[in-house]
Amino acid sequence: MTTINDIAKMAEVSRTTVSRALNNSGYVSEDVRKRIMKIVEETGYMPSQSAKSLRTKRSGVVGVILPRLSTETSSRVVSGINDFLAKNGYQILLTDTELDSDKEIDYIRLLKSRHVDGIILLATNVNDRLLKAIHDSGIPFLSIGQELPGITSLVYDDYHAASDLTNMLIHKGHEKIGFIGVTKEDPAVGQLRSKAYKDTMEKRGLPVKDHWIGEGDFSIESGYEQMKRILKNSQGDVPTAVFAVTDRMAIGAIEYLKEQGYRIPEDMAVVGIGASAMSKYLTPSLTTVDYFNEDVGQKAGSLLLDKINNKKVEKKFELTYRLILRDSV
Amino acid sequence: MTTINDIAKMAEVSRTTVSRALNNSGYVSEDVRKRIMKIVEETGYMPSQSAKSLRTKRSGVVGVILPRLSTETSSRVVSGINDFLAKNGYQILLTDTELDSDKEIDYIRLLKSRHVDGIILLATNVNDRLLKAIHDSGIPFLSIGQELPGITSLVYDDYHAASDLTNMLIHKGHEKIGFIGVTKEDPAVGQLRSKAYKDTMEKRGLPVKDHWIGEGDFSIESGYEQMKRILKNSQGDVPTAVFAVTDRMAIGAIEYLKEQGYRIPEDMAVVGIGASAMSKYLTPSLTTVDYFNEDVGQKAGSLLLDKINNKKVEKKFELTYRLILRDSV
DNA sequence: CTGAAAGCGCTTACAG
DNA sequence: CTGAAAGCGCTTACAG
Repeated sequence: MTTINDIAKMAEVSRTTVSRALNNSGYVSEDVRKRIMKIVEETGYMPSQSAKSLRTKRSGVVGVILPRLSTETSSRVVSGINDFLAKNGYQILLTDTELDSDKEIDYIRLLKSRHVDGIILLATNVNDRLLKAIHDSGIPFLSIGQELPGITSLVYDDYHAASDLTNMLIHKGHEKIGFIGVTKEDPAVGQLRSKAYKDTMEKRGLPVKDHWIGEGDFSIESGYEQMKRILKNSQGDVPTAVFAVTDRMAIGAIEYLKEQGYRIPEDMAVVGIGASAMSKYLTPSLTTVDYFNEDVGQKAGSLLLDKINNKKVEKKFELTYRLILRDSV
Repeated sequence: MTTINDIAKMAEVSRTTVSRALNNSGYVSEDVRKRIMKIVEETGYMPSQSAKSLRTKRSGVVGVILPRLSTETSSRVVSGINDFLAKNGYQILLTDTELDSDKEIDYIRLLKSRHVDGIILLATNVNDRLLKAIHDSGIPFLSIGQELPGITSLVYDDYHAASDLTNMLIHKGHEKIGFIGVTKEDPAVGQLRSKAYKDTMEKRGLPVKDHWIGEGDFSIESGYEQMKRILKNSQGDVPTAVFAVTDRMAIGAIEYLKEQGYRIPEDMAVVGIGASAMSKYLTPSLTTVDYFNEDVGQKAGSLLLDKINNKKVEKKFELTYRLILRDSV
């Protein structure tokens, strides 16, 4: 492999000068600069990033920790992050916890040993060990999806999105509204969306029955199962609408309803959250909330760079969303 | 940051010994090893990968070059790759060409400067500059999706998958079969699948009319547009089935057909390829081909490690597929 | 079984 | 405007 020494020899200068020419740091005469650049060009020389990073403590790499890569939300967000970062000369080192939240901490340490300049975490939970690991790492850090105390967080407006959705159903005349949520361990999806649903029902003077409520695990199958459970448990008091906190679970619910001969939305209205690519092409098309995940990724990339470059960055960013009204209600 | 020198001092040994203990290389007395490990444990010391990589020319990082991250195929394959690699102590450095094939070459060089131990390319095209760049890099390399001459390639059996699909439609009694393909610049998707369709039709003595054929660009919208074009151009000679070479284009085609009041499959059968997660939940559910992309990713990871470790690896791997018969035919 | 020393490929004060 | 030298944090012959 050709190194800076080879270039220096060929250009008949010191490697100090080559380094300066390459990085536009300090003076280099136009003459010499050209000579160097020509040789760099010809040889296809690329400086060793390991050496550079060992010396400068910067790697040009940003770590991303995901709960699951092959999920639409993740891949959109990562795509947005990468989009912004690649334009600024950064690459992404990818890391997937496969929903094992202990791994988040392992990965923070691992990413640190790889000298990443910053870390973006698609957060699913919050606990003290995680917070401590983040602080101990001393690495510029960004959380997406959960508000982590003391850490710059991009948070979806889960509360208002969910209450808007509930209100919309009520406006449409629904009084018995079922709900398929997820574990409370997920503060954003499990708690906020559920709280918004309950608060809104209460505010409108509508009852919330236990047998209208199910808890899934984000999967399509769990949406199916929970819908089945709700129907079975609420004989004679069946809801006329159901709010699933993710599109995937909504799709599972619809699947079961169709099997049982329910017409949607006539017999049962269904809504989700996430605006998955397919939501538009389902029959009926799914009413949902778009969180603009690509944009969120871009913004995360941009904010992380600001942090890396020591710019002041606020602690909390509330993201926007958009209700997409379609045929499932 | 704590370094190997700190550990050495604390354990009252040389850093040589610490290194040996950490890497299980050479002799270290049980006594000393324990002392070292305890301190490593306490301090949370992680060796600097930059230093290590500078010294050993290995980074424990594998580069992945994608045409587009936020696509189901990509994210599944990457998920499979990462799954295998993470288990073996490797991380993925992600790179997205955004369908600009020139960037493939740039990224190969960039990944090289980052000392990746190997590269996996989700290939979309093949040209001499690319092949040269791969060879010049001297890095263990793997192609997925296209057969690159001289380079280890995992290839889908596009020809047989497409001819199976065509045959299946013919079996069902269809004689006029439309086709929505993509550019010939993509040898696998653009050429093989199209050739299989035409060969099969011919073999069965069925005509292939130009106005039954459209060329999309992988997007749902292009499926919609091409279906519209085919219908318009084949007045009085409308096909009874249409074969879209990807699920997304099939979905677009279905969308247009539904708008026009076509019943599927009664008035028009539709098939795709890809087994996207949603294909099962469309109405009607989509007949398609599953390429087992997660498994492909795992296999790619495994083969790349073999190459990195200088094991003999064959040049070409033909992947399996599975026809999924559903309600759209 | 252990350590001193060299060296991987860079950058950056420092000196001129 | 340019260069010699030190040093980033590791590993690995080599010697004992």
